[in-house]
Amino acid sequence: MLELYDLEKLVTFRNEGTLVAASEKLLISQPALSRSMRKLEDEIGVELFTRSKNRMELNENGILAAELAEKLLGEADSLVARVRQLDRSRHTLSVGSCAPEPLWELVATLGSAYPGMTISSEMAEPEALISGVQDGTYSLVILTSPPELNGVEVIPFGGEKLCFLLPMNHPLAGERELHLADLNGETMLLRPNLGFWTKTLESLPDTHFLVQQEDYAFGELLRASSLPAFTTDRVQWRYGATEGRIAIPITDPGTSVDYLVAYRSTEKKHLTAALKLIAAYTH
Amino acid sequence: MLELYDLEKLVTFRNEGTLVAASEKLLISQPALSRSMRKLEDEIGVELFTRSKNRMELNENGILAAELAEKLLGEADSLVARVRQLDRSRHTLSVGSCAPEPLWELVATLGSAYPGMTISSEMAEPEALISGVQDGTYSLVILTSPPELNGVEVIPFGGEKLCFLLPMNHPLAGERELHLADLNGETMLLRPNLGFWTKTLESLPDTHFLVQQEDYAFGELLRASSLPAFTTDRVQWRYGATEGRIAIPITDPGTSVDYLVAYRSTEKKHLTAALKLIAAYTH
DNA sequence: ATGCCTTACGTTATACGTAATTATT
DNA sequence: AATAATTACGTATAACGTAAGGCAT
Repeated sequence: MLELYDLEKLVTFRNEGTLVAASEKLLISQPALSRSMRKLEDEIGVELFTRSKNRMELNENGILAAELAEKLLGEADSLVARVRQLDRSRHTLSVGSCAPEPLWELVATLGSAYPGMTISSEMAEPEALISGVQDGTYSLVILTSPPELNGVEVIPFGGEKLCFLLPMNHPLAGERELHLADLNGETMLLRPNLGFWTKTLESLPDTHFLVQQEDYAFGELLRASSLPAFTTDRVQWRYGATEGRIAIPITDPGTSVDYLVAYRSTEKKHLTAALKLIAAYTH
Repeated sequence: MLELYDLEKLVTFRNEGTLVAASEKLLISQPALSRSMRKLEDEIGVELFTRSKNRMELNENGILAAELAEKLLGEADSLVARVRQLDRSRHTLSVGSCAPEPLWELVATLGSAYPGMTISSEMAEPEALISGVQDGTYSLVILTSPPELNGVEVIPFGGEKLCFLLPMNHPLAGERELHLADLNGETMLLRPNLGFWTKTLESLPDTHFLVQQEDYAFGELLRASSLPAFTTDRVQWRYGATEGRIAIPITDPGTSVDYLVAYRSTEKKHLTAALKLIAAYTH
């Protein structure tokens, strides 16, 4: 039977020009290569070389055969690559979110629901999330409003309320509720990757934001400085109260959201374990 | 390395459903097949099957792999087929002609000039011959007038003159020359595949033609009957005079032609041996 | 009880390497 | 002399078959 290895030898011979050179590339002896080439001719049933006593060259048949062989070898490689890629995608759950905290929770949930699966997660704009869940880029996306797409279902994933995170000695630290405008003009610490919250904060025109590029730096500054910052009820609930600081809810419209997890109906079956945990979370 | 044989085993397993059935098709033992499939998984680096204790099935990876494998095997077959086809065409000289006699001569000439070559010959209409020599369908074509094509050259290949082939006792058997009209109204024997001569004979409206589908039948009737027939000076010259008959030249316009052999200039080199013999023929 | 897959082990076949040979540059 | 391919022969690896075992329907 025709074998890919023999075809590779043929292509190598074409590229190197002599059996000696090709055999060195292939890490075999040149008698072995000589025999393989005869075997290949026998297999195809056609002469592929013109042989003189100390010279071997491809004839027209051989030139065509080597060319087609190279293509076939490429296709064999692509076969392997495609199957590997499918396998990886089968072991990967891709999730997207419009906000960081529910994404962390979802990733943690999925990690326990599907041990052995790779969870690929990212933050993105709502439009990208909606088209992504539809075209299969994401298996699950977290949104703040239902996408209303055919074949896409949603389940609730709790809410989140924006809070100021003030040092105890801040003048407003004693309030029970605040408005965004109450801290207008101050310099505030910002965690990176706030998702859609970024847009909410754009309504504070006179406020300076010290945006930290790393979570670690943000945490350090939170401890070391007395700059006001943001948090959410959900973060406080999940990770506990921040030492030396108090979280005060903000009452402006748009600072409270309800999250939804959306997924394609066709994938519902594969996602049952995750959906069960998400449903349990909201109860 | 990935091997086509292993891919074929995979496809066979998919088609048969069990290792036992597939191994029987492949004429190997099922332990051997079992090992090959493990080897294949190892090669691709991905699980291809779901295995229970006494059942083995393709998983999604395996389904994709089998599908791509089938395609690859088809392409491997086509590689072999294409190389074989090229080899055949390299050993085949294709010739076309507008008339039978010069074609017989050309085939005989080529057969001796290129021993080991397959001579593929056929009669065709002049238009088909001209386009055929241009597009490579034919290496050589026999025409009665130059095609005037770029990249196509011609050399003369002698002439041919139409004759009546009359039995000795025919009333006109003593004439030195005749016109087509002289035998109008009679029933005549016709050899099959006369090429362009057929058109010449269409100018005899009142004549019945007994067209023989086999050369043998024509020859028998020529001996056994006294029906007039056609021949040419070239046939008479080449195969000798017909026993019991006399060939009388026809003088009408269009009953004498000069032949040309046309070929692509790019193939001149490959055809030198043949062209030399053709040139020698006309001298 | 039958069908199907796996493991274990001994065997064979095929591809390989080394060494010697021939021919060409 | 150096380079390149082939032939001859012994070797080794890898695929194979047989036999036995386990698990399911």
